[in-house]
Amino acid sequence: MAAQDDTRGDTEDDGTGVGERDWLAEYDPRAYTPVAVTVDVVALTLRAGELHVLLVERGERPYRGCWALPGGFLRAGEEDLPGAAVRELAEETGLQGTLEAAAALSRIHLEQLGSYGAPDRDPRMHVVSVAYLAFAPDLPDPQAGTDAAAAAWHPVSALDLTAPRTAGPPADTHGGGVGARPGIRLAFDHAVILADGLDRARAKIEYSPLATAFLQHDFTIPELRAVYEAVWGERLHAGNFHRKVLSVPGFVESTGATTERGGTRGGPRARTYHSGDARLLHPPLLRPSHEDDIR
Amino acid sequence: MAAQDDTRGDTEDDGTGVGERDWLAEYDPRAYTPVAVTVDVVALTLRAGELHVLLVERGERPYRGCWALPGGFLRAGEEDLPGAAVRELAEETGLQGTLEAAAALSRIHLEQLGSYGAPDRDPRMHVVSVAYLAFAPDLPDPQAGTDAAAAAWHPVSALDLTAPRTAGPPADTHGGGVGARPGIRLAFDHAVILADGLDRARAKIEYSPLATAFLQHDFTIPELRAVYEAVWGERLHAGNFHRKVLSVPGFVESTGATTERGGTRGGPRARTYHSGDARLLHPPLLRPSHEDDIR
DNA sequence: ACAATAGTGTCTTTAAGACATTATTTC
DNA sequence: GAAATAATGTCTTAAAGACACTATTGT
Repeated sequence: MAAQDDTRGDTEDDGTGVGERDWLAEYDPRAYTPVAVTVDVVALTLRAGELHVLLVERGERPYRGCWALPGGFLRAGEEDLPGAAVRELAEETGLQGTLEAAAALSRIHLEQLGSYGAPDRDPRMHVVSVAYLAFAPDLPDPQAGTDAAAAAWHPVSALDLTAPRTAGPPADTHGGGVGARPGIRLAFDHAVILADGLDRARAKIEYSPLATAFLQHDFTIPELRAVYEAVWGERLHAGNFHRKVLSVPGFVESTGATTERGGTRGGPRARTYHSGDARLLHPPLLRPSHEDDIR
Repeated sequence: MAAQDDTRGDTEDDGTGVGERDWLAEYDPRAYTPVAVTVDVVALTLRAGELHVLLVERGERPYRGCWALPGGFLRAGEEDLPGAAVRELAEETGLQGTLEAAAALSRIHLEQLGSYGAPDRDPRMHVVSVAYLAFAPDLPDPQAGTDAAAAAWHPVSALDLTAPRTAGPPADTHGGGVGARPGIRLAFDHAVILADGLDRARAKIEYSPLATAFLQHDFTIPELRAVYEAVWGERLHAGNFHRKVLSVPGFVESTGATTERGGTRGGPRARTYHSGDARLLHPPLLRPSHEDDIR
């Protein structure tokens, strides 16, 4: 009924007839089967024109040696959900303390992705994980000094995102190993979470200007196009893309300047822009349809 | 890092140097400050052409006498999140047991809305609530026999959705009461959750055929238009709407039949349709823009 | 008869996409 | 000079929205 209902984990409404008034005083949360709450982050960035995701290597069982999404316990009573997400992100990327770290973090877009709570998704106990999605500009390599065994940006193309769905941890499958697997397997149901995050990201940049969150403060239209091409995994028509971006009010604003040099393989210098004040793109930048995935 | 990280609620990485290996064996979940997990449901339906939401009246403090979203504890180890949502919905609507109840429940669309976890959103303890959004056809009035003090469908227009944001429960504000308030206030942060649910619903019916989930199996185009008008809160052009719906592949399929009678105020009998097999609408049914909410 | 409504036709405007073209830069 | 690329122009097609119109029903 409410954030916390009168109905408790055990069914006390069938006959016991307990007068529930003032049970607040005698309420002892430790008397019930506990559920743990964690916050995991799907942090995406662009490196060398390819989409990367931040992963950490597990040092403990289960899934020891497997790569997993950065995340951790919600600190009860101390922080809210987005607060926990930025904390985990800062810890795992090593972006802590320094001024430039704060500046880099401030440019990161963060939004809630969804929650995952199947009873057997973690073999130890029932864990509900609230997943967040982050769009980051190209960051330095994570400093592994803080927490996990190792943290690194991985190209999403190198990961196996076929959902194992068959919950429960397979024995100790080490990082690479066995046969000629299509890619790295992630721990727990993190492949599902990451796939959902990618879906969200692909849809999000259609209607929002958040593709610019992958870039530095000033950028060119071709750089912006590279973001769309990397996230959507498709080549886009340069001319049409250029005109379309400029036609959306508030998407980008010209700086009046151009880049210092042309492209590495020739071509004129591009004008630079920065993100405008639009929160939604009207009209949106729709993905190429392909007429296949209609349903 | 994972569904459950090596980092625990307390910070043990600063100096203690505890070897974390095999702490699984000695792991005692009850040793940490607990977080409760509840599942709340924003259940929407159409009654007499107006959008309604299912609410229950709280019988206990805090917010005793206030209306709240139906919901309750996640049963640890027993159910997943959508399972808890349908259970709460069935309990609170009284749609339990009977065959027709199961049939009615099967027609309900359910999707995850988001999670809410501010530390002070419930004064008793830190509660993370996973909210679900449900689209239901017109259901009978809830049977209050089961759980809460009372459950009823409320027109959303009768509710005060101005987010109090100032978390924490105001003293015992009874149901209506004090001055000439714009509408009923909801318990906890449920006004925020409901507002998010309405936003999601308004956006969802643009791109998905889920507006049909508000109707019986067979429906007419004008009935479908009434759904859009109620959810969007706007009158739509009957002629254009009709043609647009029929032009979207897989949205609706003709039954070949018509209604028995014309409209209550005259007009020809309408043809009947049922939902098609499209999962996404191409092209979508976009809301009227109004050029105001561009950003 | 009259009012209301289902359903269709037509026209204008907007935008998407294919394609062509010019100018500028690197190698 | 050759190749690549930024940026702009033009044309075709699809779709949204405004409006008009016919046909059918209830009061």
